Amino acid sequence: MNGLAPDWDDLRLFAVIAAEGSLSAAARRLKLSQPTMGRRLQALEKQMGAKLLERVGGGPAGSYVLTPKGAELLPLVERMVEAGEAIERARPDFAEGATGTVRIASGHLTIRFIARRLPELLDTMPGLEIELYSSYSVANLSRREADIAIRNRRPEEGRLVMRSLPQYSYAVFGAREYVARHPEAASEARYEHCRWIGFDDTRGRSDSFEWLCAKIGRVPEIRCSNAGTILNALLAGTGLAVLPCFIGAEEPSLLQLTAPIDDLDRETMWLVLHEDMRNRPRVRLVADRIAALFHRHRHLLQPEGAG
Amino acid sequence: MNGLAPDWDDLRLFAVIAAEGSLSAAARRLKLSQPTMGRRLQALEKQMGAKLLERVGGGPAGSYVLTPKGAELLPLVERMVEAGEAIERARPDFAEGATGTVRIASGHLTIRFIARRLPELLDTMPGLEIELYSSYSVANLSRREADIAIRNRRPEEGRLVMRSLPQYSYAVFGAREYVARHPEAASEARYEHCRWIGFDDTRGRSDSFEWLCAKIGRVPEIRCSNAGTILNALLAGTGLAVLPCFIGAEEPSLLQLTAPIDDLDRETMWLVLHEDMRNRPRVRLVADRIAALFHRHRHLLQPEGAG
DNA sequence: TATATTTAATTCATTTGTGAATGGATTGGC
DNA sequence: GCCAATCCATTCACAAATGAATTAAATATA
Repeated sequence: MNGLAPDWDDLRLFAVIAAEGSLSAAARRLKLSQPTMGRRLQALEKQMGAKLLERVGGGPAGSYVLTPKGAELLPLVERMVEAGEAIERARPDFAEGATGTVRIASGHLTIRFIARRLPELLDTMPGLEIELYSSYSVANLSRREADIAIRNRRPEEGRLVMRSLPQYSYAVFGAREYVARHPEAASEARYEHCRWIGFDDTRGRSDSFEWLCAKIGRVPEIRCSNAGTILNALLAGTGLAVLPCFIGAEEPSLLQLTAPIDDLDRETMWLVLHEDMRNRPRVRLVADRIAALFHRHRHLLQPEGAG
Repeated sequence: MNGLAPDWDDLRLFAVIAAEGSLSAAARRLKLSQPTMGRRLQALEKQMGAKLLERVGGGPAGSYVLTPKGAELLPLVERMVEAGEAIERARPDFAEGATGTVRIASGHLTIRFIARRLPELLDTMPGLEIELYSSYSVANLSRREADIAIRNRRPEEGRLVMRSLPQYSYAVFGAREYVARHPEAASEARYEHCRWIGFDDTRGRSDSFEWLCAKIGRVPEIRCSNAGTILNALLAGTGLAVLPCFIGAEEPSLLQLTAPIDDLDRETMWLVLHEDMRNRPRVRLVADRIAALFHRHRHLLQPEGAG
């Protein structure tokens, strides 16, 4: 035949480079080196007889973009990627001496809540191992970056199944030490005179952030893109912040300064699984336990006083 | 995560080994060595954490069979295989300095007929290259073993499109030299007294073979599994044979000894393409030319005298 | 304008993977 | 029961692919 078929693994690299936009980023994701990415892309382009990705712009701002031929190829490769992801999801089923590891992903705050209750969770589950995972971006369950995700938005895309957890409300919190130094934190004057810490994600603002901005009539002085950082700033006595009640209640050094905020729509948490994982015994068991955990502690999520 | 993802290329090997039933056979098909097949299967099994293929029986009769885990994995891999085959079919589209090679597959006899008319076929088609391919087994168009196939059975499985070509009839042929030596070949006595050469495929018998057996009241003395071999035996003056008229008529040293055989249902030839190839300009052009070729020569396929 | 950062290309020593050859095992044909 | 054929595992010399390190280019920031 006319030349050999392209190496399947090179097709995989191509899809990742196309998605990441650079050889280096793709290399990081696949735990390979940048020269290897370049060479294997070249090899694939030679096999296909056409340039597939082209570098536009230079330096850090440049990126690899699909050529017309590359754009033609990508959807075909993506069918392989989907099939590969299905295998990746099924893989834990194959290991005979299965470790039984279940990986749970959620935001930086919620994962703390879970981490502190691991003994409760692992109780009477011998041989089970848990991995807690939280990252800046939402874990991709299709790619099996996690088995179970806890999210505060109902996901729409993908073959995901979900289960609703109790709603949770927000309140204003401050470090005891900060409140002692700033008595106005205890009164309505706090909105005008205290320093505020807010969540400022680059990807869309949250309701709690909007509420805070409206309430204080300005943008909070301290803005963090990582919710974990808000908590750290708060604990350090930097100012006040709006937190989910069940997060603030965790920290003995924090004071809840208001009742649960009524104006702010309570948010529902979701426990999300990939369809393919639903019937995996261990995953199902852990998911059940997590759901039970949140229901058992629903008084923390939605304390008295919230309308 | 729990170990690295399996190498996509190893998944491909797994599918081929499972299909072929042996490392050696798979190695031949993929143009790799047998040790490499063994090692990469091992590597995949290690990644998946389970034995996937197991050797049952020893020596040439043994074969690799799927374990339960392997049987579970195979359908997942086959989704990748299909995606990969689609890429393979699309590949000629990508080559910029496209050679424009079109590959035609058919049986050993028909391919001769086409080969002799290549000048007719290539006429006014500059830059086009043709590959003629005939093998013992039917070319797999999904796997792009060929772009165009000519078959005498209507294919059923796969995403194939087909076009009917003229029907063709059979007659009895013998080498002039043989007929000179054996005058009975010219009369009805031939069925009893001549030596006969027949087609004996291991995979199912053909109508013409059945007809011949009935007519001569025995199985032909010479049986070939390869139709090309029949022709060679016939040309060498070994005996008589039943051939498609248009094949026998090609050979000046052969004599057609009977009218086209009426009792034998005329067979239709089919020109078969994969759906994905239908709209590829060069393939379409060549397919049109081949169809035209057969229609132009339909008097050879179905000569006067056939009812 | 200078500096720090990010990126891709290149080079080179090392590791890894490959295939030819060999030997052992088993089957089928004679 | 022997011989030929086929298959797999193993060995080993060689080839190929990899990654660390370096260089060069381009951008954003100070």
